[in-house]
Amino acid sequence: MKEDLQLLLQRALQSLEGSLLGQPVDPHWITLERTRDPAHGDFASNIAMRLAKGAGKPPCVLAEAIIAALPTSPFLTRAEVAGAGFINFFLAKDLYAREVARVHDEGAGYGRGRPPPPRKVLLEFVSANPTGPMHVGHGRQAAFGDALGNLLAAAGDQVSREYYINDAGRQTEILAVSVWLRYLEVCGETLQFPENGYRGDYLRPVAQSLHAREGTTLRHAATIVFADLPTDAPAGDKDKYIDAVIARCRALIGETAWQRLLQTSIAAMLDEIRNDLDGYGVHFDNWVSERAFTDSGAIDRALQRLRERDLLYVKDGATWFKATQFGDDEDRVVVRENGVKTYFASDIAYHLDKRERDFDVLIDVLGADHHGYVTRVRGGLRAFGHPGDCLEAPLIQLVALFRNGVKMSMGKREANFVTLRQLREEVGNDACRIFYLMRSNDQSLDFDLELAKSKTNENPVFYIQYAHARVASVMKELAGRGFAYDGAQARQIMLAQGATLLAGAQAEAMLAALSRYPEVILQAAAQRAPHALVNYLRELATTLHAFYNAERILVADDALRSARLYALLAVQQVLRNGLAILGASAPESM
RNA sequence: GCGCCCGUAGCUCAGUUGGAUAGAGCAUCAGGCUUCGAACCUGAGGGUCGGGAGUUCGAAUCUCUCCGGGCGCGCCA
Repeated sequence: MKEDLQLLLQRALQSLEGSLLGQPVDPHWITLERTRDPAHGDFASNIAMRLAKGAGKPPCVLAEAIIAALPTSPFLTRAEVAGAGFINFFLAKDLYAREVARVHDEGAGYGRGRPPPPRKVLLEFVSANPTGPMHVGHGRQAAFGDALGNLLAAAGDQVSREYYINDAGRQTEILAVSVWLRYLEVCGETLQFPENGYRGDYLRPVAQSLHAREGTTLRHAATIVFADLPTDAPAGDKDKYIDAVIARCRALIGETAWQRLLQTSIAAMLDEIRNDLDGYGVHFDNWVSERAFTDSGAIDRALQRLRERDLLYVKDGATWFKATQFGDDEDRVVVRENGVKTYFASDIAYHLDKRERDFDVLIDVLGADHHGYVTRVRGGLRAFGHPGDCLEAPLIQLVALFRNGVKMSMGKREANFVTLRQLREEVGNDACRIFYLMRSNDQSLDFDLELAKSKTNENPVFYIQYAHARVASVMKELAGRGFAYDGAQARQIMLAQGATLLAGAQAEAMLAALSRYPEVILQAAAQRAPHALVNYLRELATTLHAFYNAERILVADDALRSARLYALLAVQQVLRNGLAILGASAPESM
């Protein structure tokens, strides 16, 4: 709808280029917005004001000239100058009726953009370390990433979702040793659990099955395990301590058993994460193992290429990347003094690999605490000649859970933290998803458990879903009252008489909101802002509820009834499409 | 100290290529169900857009500065 008008405006401006404006106008400059006030028409443009300075003419004069130059169109009833130089456009009501028919015609595909050629987007999100179950913070990242992926796809991009499994490195070793210690407990040993170990109860079942599989072959007396170790926190250094425990474990059980322990521990955690995501309705196209990636030699090759470009140097026994050449605060270590490559080294190679898989846009959905990392990774990409802005990193601010107004403490190493699974079981997937998405991602989120379960207007989940269910309910009522509904017939009625049958403030507001959907999709996608879609769906639901309260739907007049049902079903379709993008269900009844 | 995010109605928040009288929900107050779902609707009150300066026809939006809150600043990931 907007595109049609945009074209008219563009043609008018082209015809004035030679005379009044004196220069061509970049079509990108032509702004066209929905009006807030119906008195200002359907759309408004401030183009005359924007061109005034360059053309050396008053905005009003330009605006008049632009209006005069507009091609005649059956859909544009009039255009007028208003305010300081706005051009207000009044569209024929038929246009809205046509849009309703379009919603029906395109169904689930309504609102999908088709910009050629589609960009290839690699969307990486969650990528939670396989060291424990997903927590409520991951839940927000998962909801955001998944909805963003849907949004981008709806806007016409080609999206691939990827999960990077951090199955290499020290954290996984801490995981393995934590499992082993729990296993020793299962065997009957009593021990003091390290401060820096993963202490959650979720490792106990893993230890149980380890015991079931391996028997007591990995068992060693606690007195031997903990003999002659440095002091643990709080008196000592918890990092040094856990490293010593890891070394002791490897020495006692042997390298083969250690690798097996490592693998099974990671696999168990990964299973849990996959199950969580599956139950949450979040699916990935690709799971990339850091370990496999490392073993492929990709990191060494990337480092070698950096070395050839003279972007690495050795200092204090470590190898550094000249990140400062790419805007970072300081140079960064890629190979530690002990010869072990850093996580950053693998991330340089991984992001390079993403680009070499031909993705135009890389999106990393990150927790806000990783913001300092972005410049570094971008620097890595630039070192290989890729533009820095090909990497975007929407940051997801923290989530705080509240129960009865009291903030709940969290922390992954602590024994008790709220998992995503617990949250989903308590409030349900839909509420969970939409609650996570209703705030901007760079706003920290207070997740009120009671509110998410409540059935009030403050809970947008119910409000939007109720609108959808309400339409379904009317359709069910239809037959009971002896009425029939014929979609093809309703379509004809809408196209022929929709403008008059759906007159009235509430109906017009509803249809105006309905027709905005494709614009909302494009803008929300461009801004990477799923919350804008939540807000829109809430508005659309409001117009539906208002219409419903103002007008009786199941009236005796066949044409009127058909037109109203046809419009309601179109709104229902858009609600369904929008909810699908958010990853929430659209129930027929509640 | 440096970097990023945030500061808008009593509360939680929208408002992003600078636009017309700054919006929504909750809360408060006043109304609406013998007929399609009242988990709804209609109306009212409520604002130094953190403070100040600047850019310009025009600033919640852009720039600078100050204040307040959050998060980062590792040869961890």
